[in-house]
Amino acid sequence: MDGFSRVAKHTFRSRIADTLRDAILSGNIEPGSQLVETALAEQFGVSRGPLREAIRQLIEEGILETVPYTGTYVIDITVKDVDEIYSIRRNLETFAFEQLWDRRGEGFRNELLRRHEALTATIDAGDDKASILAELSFHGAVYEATGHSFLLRIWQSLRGRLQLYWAAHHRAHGIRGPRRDGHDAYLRLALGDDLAAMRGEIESHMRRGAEQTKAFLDGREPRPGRRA
Amino acid sequence: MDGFSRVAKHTFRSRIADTLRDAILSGNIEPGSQLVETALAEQFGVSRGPLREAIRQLIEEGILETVPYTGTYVIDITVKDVDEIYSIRRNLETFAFEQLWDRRGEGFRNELLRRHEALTATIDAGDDKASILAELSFHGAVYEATGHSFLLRIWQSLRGRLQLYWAAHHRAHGIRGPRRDGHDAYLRLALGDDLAAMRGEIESHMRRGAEQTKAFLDGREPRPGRRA
DNA sequence: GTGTCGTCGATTGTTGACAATCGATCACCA
DNA sequence: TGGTGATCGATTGTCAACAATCGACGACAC
Repeated sequence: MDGFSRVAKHTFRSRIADTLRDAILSGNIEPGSQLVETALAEQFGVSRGPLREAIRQLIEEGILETVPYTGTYVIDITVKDVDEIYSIRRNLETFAFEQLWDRRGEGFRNELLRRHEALTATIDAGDDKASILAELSFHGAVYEATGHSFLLRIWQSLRGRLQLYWAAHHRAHGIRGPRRDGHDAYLRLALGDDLAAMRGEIESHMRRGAEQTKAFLDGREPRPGRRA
Repeated sequence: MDGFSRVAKHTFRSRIADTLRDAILSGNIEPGSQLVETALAEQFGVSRGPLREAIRQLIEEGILETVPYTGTYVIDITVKDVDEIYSIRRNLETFAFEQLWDRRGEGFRNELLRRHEALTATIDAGDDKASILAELSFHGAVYEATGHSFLLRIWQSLRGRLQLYWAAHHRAHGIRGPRRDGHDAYLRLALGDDLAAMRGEIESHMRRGAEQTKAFLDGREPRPGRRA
């Protein structure tokens, strides 16, 4: 009697949180913009109660912030954040491979290959939004394979930020950065036998990513913003 | 016109979240036990609205979990969690020192010394509860000094877990593990010039910590619990 | 002009009542 | 005896109204 995933409990809160998160991370709601509860509640067709709980959840996830009695805002993107995200990501992804290295099996190999194919497919199809998700899914396979639930938890929060940055980048420039062969070396080394080389690849991979993202941020004119 | 911290906005939610978190992490509320909203709301003298939002926040912090329409429970402690926490903590604390190493200044040195003295003072005084917080504060100084806000954020979530474990350990055995000189080598190396030695110290420090905590967990009889 | 104070609309914070769901219990029946 | 379904208390989920607070605007005094 296995193979059945539990039926999804549907509470308004959880669905609202998912929908809102998706709208923010995909860039449909602009970073820095304000959310007003009454308007959102009406849009979703629910009262403010569950909506507020969903908002509270997203605040804790780090993609919203609120000032009491004043307003709730989508977080904005800063260069410092990008630096931090990539630096810690390099560290964590290296850690993930160290944990994983001697336990990589057929399952891991197949899953990584599968997701890499999915990634190149979205790039070939020119579907930029899908390619963002596919790239995150590709890297996510590594974290999932470790079986390390805390590591996975941390990755998921970083993942949100990355999605936000890349979506903003894409919205601004219309094109995505990664080339079709951007993960070939990564994939080959991840399935190979040279951990030190894999470490090096992660390092350069992250440096490239950080540079690209920061170049985009430096280039854009500072938005009016509500901050001093 | 500096030196004034912003006046604390007092919303019920934030105060409830703080109080509840403290009660859970310090062990006043037993791991695994159920929280019922109506009872808590009455205790705090507020309605269920703000209380639910506080709970939502603590769920997102990972110290509560909820099953829709059924109940809200304090997370329980497992051996796997301990292993994961210490393994990732070793990694992060090493990362913190790498980030920090060449930028350590007088401020860092003084702060670390200060907190180390505070730690030994609580141990000398036999104040076990305070020594738990002091030890967390001592290690926290390293993360704070990096100026890396994401790293700090992650540390704070790990910190909560550690506090929970140590408090449970203390409640069960009445005594705390760490000896008075448990951090002498750590402190000396953290202020020294040998990063490789510091790495080694972190490694053995974490191994000791994990062993102690796991020994406690293995030793306790499995509690009835609501899980299969 | 310049600074101060009060007013007002907008927004979030809080409340108490009501609805939906879950899990245990128990009667019932094959 | 085993299992099936109904009932019920407990708990969380949701709602709509009300309260508190903030920030902007403008009148007013100097």
